[in-house]
Amino acid sequence: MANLPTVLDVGRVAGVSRQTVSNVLNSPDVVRPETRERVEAAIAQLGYRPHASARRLRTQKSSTLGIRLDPMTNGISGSVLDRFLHALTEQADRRGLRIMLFTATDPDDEIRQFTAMRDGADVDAFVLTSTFYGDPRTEWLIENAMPFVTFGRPWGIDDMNDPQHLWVDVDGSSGVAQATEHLLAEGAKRVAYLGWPSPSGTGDDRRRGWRQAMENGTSLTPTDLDALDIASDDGVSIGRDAIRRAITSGLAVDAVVCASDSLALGALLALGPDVPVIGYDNTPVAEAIGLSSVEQPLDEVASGALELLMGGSGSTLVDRTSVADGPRHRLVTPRLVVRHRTDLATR
Amino acid sequence: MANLPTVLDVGRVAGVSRQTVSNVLNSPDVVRPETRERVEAAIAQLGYRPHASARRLRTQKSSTLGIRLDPMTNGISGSVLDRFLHALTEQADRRGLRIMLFTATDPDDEIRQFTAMRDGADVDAFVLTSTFYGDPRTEWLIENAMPFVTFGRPWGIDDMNDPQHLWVDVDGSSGVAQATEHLLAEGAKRVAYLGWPSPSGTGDDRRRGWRQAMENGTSLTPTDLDALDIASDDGVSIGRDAIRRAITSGLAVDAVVCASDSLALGALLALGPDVPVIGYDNTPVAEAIGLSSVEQPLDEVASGALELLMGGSGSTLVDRTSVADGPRHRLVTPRLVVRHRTDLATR
DNA sequence: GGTGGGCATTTGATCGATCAAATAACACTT
DNA sequence: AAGTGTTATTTGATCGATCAAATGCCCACC
Repeated sequence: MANLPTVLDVGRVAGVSRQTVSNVLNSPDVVRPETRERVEAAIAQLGYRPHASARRLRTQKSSTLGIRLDPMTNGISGSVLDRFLHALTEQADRRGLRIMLFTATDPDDEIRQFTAMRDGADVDAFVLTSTFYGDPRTEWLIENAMPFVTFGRPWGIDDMNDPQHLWVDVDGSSGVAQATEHLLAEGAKRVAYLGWPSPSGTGDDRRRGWRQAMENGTSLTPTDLDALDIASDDGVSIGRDAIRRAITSGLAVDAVVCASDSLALGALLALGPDVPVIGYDNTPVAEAIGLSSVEQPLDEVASGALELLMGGSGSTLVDRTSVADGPRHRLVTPRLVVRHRTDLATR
Repeated sequence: MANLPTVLDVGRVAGVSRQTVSNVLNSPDVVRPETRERVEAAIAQLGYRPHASARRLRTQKSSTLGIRLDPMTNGISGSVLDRFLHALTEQADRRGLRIMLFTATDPDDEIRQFTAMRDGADVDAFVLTSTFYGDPRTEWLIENAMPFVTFGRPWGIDDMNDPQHLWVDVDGSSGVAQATEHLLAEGAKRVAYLGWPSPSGTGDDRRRGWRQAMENGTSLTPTDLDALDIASDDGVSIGRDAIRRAITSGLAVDAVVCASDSLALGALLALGPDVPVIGYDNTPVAEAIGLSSVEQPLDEVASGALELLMGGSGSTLVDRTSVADGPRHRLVTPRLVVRHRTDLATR
């Protein structure tokens, strides 16, 4: 294997020193234009690529983000995180960043991984998904002053206004409201909501969207709305059964908005082809069976996360310790994908 | 931020030199046991973690594998690669390896990424997915003597016996044969195959499994089998239409085995609840709607890939330039997941 | 004409680890 | 008692880059 060229080799060819080559790459503005061109020509000629590890050793930065990949995504909705990962990788690539994966068996193990990766200068920052209220990981990262951003709000009280950390999230409330309004516009009166039992940060947020849309768009009483608010854990058959129980006990339903595509599929099974149902996440399942669903703009989430960490462009971390250092969070708006369910449910 | 301990600090505490500490970590057998224990205690006491970048700079190895993540997986079956990625990350973690992601717009771009990552000592080897016949990537990697393993056979002639490179694959022929035999055992006589048009390495392999099982288990003539062999590109509606055309033109079908869950869903739509259908990949969709499907053992694929690269255990590459250096490929057997489709198709 | 300031570039030191060669410690011959 | 091996440990050099400080150069200014 032929020896790879180093800054020294490039410098020799261009007739300058190591450091000037380094400057051309890292602070081009301090190098005289004609020198810079000469160096750039030498770089191209030799096919020089900086040695990432050497650079990391010296700078203690890695241009790499760490993200945990769960051992196994649970069924139908797990694909959201995978799609986020794709989007994140793509957006990161655009900035010259890399994504490094790791797994962990439990939060403590994950924290061990954090230290190992940071100490080894493997990663500059972490991206966390599936955060929850009182998440020990975020607490630990804050205490140890490690940069990170989460996909998902911290659901603590008033963290919206003065968040402890950077986060990006999707406005689930808006998405479900859009879905509800769409159904109302199509003539439905009694739109039910099938979602996860409270308390659940994400779930309660989505429920709120439905409730507000119903309050604004119908004249149903709070009691009516309570009855139309159906709770079920996630899953196709468990969702189907929840709807069946509600119907059996006399509830009249024109349409259903759901907190996930799994639940939506369950609702479809329970209600048949004539009752419109809208899901959430726009998973491949929804696409395959022609189910309307709320699509999360994961590209925006990914680019938002990177902007919070790295600023408008570039691949080095931005200091956001002070409140004045810029925005500390971002809420993106999902959009409703309307489909015509001519297939499965009509036979 | 407190300065992280280095080998020198550990050595000071343990009363030994840098190099001895290094030896304890890398070649424990050359250190006297009592010294080793002393050093290990010091490591634990200081919470020392080796600096990955420094090690890489010196050794020119990274303990990291690179894998390309496609910008967007196409629909229903894309999840197979995602699940493989999860399995790979998990297995790699077990060996102290990391996975680094990257994207590429086209094969040339991907090759540029290969060089960049190798030159920067970012990765030791690559894992390739979705390889195809005459893939320029594999050719380039072979020419440039870069270590890699593919998930997927090279489908060239006779590469089975003397493969140019390391590969792991799933025996699709066996999986489809299992599915076919299952349907025959349940009483079906005329089992059709709905798969991708030839030539397609993966697709033809799966078709072969069906054909052999039918030849062994039925007395249908080659002409009958040709008629039951239905070709369609991947997709729900396109698969449904292909089946409908076949039925309309007078084909009698007892059951269908498909090359993917997408096609299987299409077959379900065309044939209704009474005709058994078996899919392939065991995607979340299959699980959600209660569709029998062939499950690929992605854990085995992942661990097989690592074994080929790294040997039985450990995290350094094994030299496999010579034929005598051990196995150069692995074929794992999938298994059929039988489900009862009581839901969607029965209403 | 000497002094000082700004700019472009170079030189010495360093990041944290491992490799290769040198040394120390100890047993075994002859 | 000197010589030869063997094993355990230490020291000097190095990987490829960047940081910090030094150098050289040109020009303006009093």
